[in-house]
Amino acid sequence: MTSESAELIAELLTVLADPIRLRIVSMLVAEAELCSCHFEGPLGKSQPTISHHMARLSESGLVTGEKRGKWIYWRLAPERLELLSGLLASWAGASFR
Amino acid sequence: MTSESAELIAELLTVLADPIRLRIVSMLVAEAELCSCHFEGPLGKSQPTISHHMARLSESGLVTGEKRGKWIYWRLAPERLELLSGLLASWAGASFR
DNA sequence: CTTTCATATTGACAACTGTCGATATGAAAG
DNA sequence: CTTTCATATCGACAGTTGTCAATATGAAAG
Repeated sequence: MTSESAELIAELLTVLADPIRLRIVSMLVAEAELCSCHFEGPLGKSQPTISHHMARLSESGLVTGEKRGKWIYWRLAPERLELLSGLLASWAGASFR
Repeated sequence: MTSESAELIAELLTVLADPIRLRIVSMLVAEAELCSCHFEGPLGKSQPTISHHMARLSESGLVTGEKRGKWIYWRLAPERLELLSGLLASWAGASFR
């Protein structure tokens, strides 16, 4: 694994490696479409904190947001998750060969 | 996803979310057994730094070390990688349903 | 235009992290 | 016992991160 691809994967894993962001992603797996205001209460975090987490998830390509009316509706973007799960699966599988 | 399991997964992802540790794991995927001294040169990091990374990987259960003679031989422990890749795969797959 | 309200930005702070030089540990080898 | 050498620990430092209160932005609604 090259230094460059390690930096890329590490960046992606870093974004995912936060309890609040994990729970946001898992809520989007279950609900498919949610606006920012749906996260504040259940996760017990302030509005700026949720905004910060959504920005990080969005910049890394893990979620996409669409503004409709006053709200931003968030959806999961599965490509990066597939990239990660594929890499980890191949690593886990390699140790059986 | 509960707060507790989010903390657990986040901890595991945090350990993996470092370029040097990712490259260590990928070297162990390819070589199956390596001692600490094999990492310092190729990764360009000092001995204390490698020792620190190996401790973190070992504490999280991603690798196991066995001392033979003067050296510690490191191996991949695939269970945690399987846990992560399974979770991410199910999340990525859920958005197709 | 003014008000309302969802979201973004700023500023600040405590906590954590990766790194290395210096040093300690501990076991094999002489 | 002494030396050698792989690994661990310590101490310190710079950089990053999650968090929130305060404030700004900007668009919809009245």
